[in-house]
Amino acid sequence: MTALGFTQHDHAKCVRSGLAAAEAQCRARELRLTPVRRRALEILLAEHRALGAYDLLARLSEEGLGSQPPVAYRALDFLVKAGFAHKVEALNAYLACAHLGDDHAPAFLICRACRSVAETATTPRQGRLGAAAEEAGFLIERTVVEAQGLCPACREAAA
Amino acid sequence: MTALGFTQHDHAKCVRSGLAAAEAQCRARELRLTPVRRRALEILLAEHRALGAYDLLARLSEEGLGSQPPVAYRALDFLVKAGFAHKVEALNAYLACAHLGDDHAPAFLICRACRSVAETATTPRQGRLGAAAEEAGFLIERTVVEAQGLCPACREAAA
DNA sequence: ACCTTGTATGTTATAACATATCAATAGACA
DNA sequence: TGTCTATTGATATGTTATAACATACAAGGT
Repeated sequence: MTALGFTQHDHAKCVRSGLAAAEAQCRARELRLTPVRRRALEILLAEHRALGAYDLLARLSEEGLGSQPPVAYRALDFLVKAGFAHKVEALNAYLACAHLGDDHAPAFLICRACRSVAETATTPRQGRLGAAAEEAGFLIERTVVEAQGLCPACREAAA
Repeated sequence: MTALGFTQHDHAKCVRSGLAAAEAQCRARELRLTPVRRRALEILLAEHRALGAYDLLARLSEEGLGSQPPVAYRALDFLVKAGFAHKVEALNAYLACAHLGDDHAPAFLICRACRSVAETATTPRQGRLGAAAEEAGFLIERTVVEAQGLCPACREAAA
């Protein structure tokens, strides 16, 4: 058990179902979940924290799955493009998608103390950002919405 | 005239008033707008685009104001902490604040074609992100809100 | 079997972004 | 003046990301 959205849960299931969903998607969309990509996704799914590309690379290389930066970056590119992982811009790090399957605009709650990250969804075209874009005549293609602060556990610990 | 919020405006005034506001703030808050910091702000104010730290450094060093990375990063740290500039996380680049003076949570509209960036404001504690944080018991300290897409001019050019 | 094509990997090098550390200097002020 | 602190200068290094080129390998046509 570790934190997901900062709550306790059956984490092994989390990994299993994430992988299963990715496999189903790949079959449906004719994408190839090669060994490196599959293992990279597993590694990301194993934590509700964002991993840097070089952290991922270190783990992959322990298992003989490539040792040079492009190996990690290509796997991450694939996962991000396929929607199986997200990049957390404020950390320059990567996170397995928690809502694998649905098309969504992700948003993140990033704890500065324990570094855990929870994923939630936004509706960027509504709200103030959407209004500002509308007014300016700006066409939104992608949004980055990230909040940094303290998760419930660390908040309590700090008090 | 260049784009601000993607609209035409008197840009020289933009730089002048930005600098004047920063000077006033520094007097009021006992901050030191040293030559490097002042010039860095001028350089950022001169564009409605985000500049990388090394772009800034190149311009500073042309003028004999330091040639090593720490010079640029220190100046940027100061400007960001003072609220005179913002970091655009999705670009790892920096932008002069367009609302110098008021305390605000910035949001950015980033054109992927011409690379211009418009600043607007959000109310992060309201809206869906705020609601999600509330529900999770997460304490928001800082937000990153950035939209990537096409500005009005590039949108038209693409059509 | 042979080739072609497309996708994925391997490998080397380097670009781009950021910080640690420590010595030197400038300003504020008793 | 001396002392304290903030700032600057300089060197080195750490971290994140991509360019460029070569190779492997599977699928399909001849």
